[in-house]
Amino acid sequence: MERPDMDPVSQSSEDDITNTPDADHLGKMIREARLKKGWTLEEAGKAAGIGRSTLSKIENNQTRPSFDIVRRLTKALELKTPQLFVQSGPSDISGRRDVTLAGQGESQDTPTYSHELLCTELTSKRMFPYISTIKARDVSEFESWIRHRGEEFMFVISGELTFFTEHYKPLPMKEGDSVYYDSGMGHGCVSTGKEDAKVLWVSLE
Amino acid sequence: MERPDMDPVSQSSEDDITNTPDADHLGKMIREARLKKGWTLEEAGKAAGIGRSTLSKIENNQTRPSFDIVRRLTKALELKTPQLFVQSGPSDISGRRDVTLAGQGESQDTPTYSHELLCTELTSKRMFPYISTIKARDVSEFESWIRHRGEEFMFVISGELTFFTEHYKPLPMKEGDSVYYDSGMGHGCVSTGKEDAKVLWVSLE
DNA sequence: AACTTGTGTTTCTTATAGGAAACTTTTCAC
DNA sequence: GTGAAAAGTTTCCTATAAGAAACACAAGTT
Repeated sequence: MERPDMDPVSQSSEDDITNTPDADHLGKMIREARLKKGWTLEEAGKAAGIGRSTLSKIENNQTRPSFDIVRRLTKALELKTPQLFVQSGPSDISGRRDVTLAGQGESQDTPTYSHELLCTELTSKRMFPYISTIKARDVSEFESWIRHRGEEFMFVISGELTFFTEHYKPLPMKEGDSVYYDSGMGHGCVSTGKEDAKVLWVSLE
Repeated sequence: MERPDMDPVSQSSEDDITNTPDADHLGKMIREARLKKGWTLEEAGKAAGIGRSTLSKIENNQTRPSFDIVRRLTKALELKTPQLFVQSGPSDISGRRDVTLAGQGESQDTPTYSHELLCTELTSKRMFPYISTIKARDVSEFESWIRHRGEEFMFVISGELTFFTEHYKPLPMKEGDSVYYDSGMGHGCVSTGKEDAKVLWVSLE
């Protein structure tokens, strides 16, 4: 972690839990996001529904904004929420990598899918990649919707399949196609080719 | 007694963000997480460094906690931060999906790679999937390290390549292999086969 | 130069978050 | 049942967040 400027500019506050190493993280991120959008304090404030003075103070870490305010800002500025919470801790992947060779992942089977979990040694990672072989061959074998909080990306490695999600029409997919979706919607696959369909999933809660 | 002060007193704007349907989402989640841990208000408060009265009010949505307080709670209760931010709204992936057919992604080229960005219509997504064709064929063509905050997953679709990361030995990879790594470490690829190497990357900031 | 416009910062005031303690409810003992 | 201890809620007070307006400081414009 880099600490470019920890200046006495910030008021002579004392102890306080908020003075964590990355206490000025939030303001920096928000300013960065705002500038990236090319917005002024006025514009960003309006987009988020807050005053420009408030925003100025937040960006300069002169105030401890409420959660609501931060939420509005993250929405307006479309910034990634998890990183707002990052606090250097033990469960970090800093400087690490984890390799899984073809076919060497951790097996995990269900009636409808045969999963191979990838890169499972790195337990602190936030995304969960796995390769699945779709066993279901027709809709009758299709069990109930899968549904879990988060978002998911799917890429078809080989074969042909139909991808179902609530609120949408069935989606025929073939090698090289991909889809990104809210995994809170019910979803599932059925193989429609002669051979097994293989897909790569990356899941994020 | 519920929602004592959620009256139309609030500002004129139609899309007042605080008046979302899930305004009491936060309190519910926190209480749920606390009970899951089997903690009392006292215990949870102590773990997070806040008073039990404050926590009580937060759980009952009688207050709008500061971002700091929420951050401490998420840490103490180990709850997933993104879901605290979920709000039904336009820039949310709730109930959405985005398909990209093979070869139909958005092209983006660099001297060393040819990228095809996937599922770019869904701007609010948190993971960024793309397929890359590695142009570099020997180490001399290899430019400087790529390095960006976050984590990354890579899956070899076809071809052979060597994957480099700081602090590690070069990693020969072939079809079906995958690697997950801290993308803050310098990293990069060189194609080592006769044909172009194709990989799928999923990046998360 | 003075005037304007646009951007960010600093007062100043009011509403309210957050903690201590008082109060209420639940749980469990006997 | 009664009493005691524990868990949760509400009250009260102080510290402070958030917005309005004043202020500062540019970069044009005439």
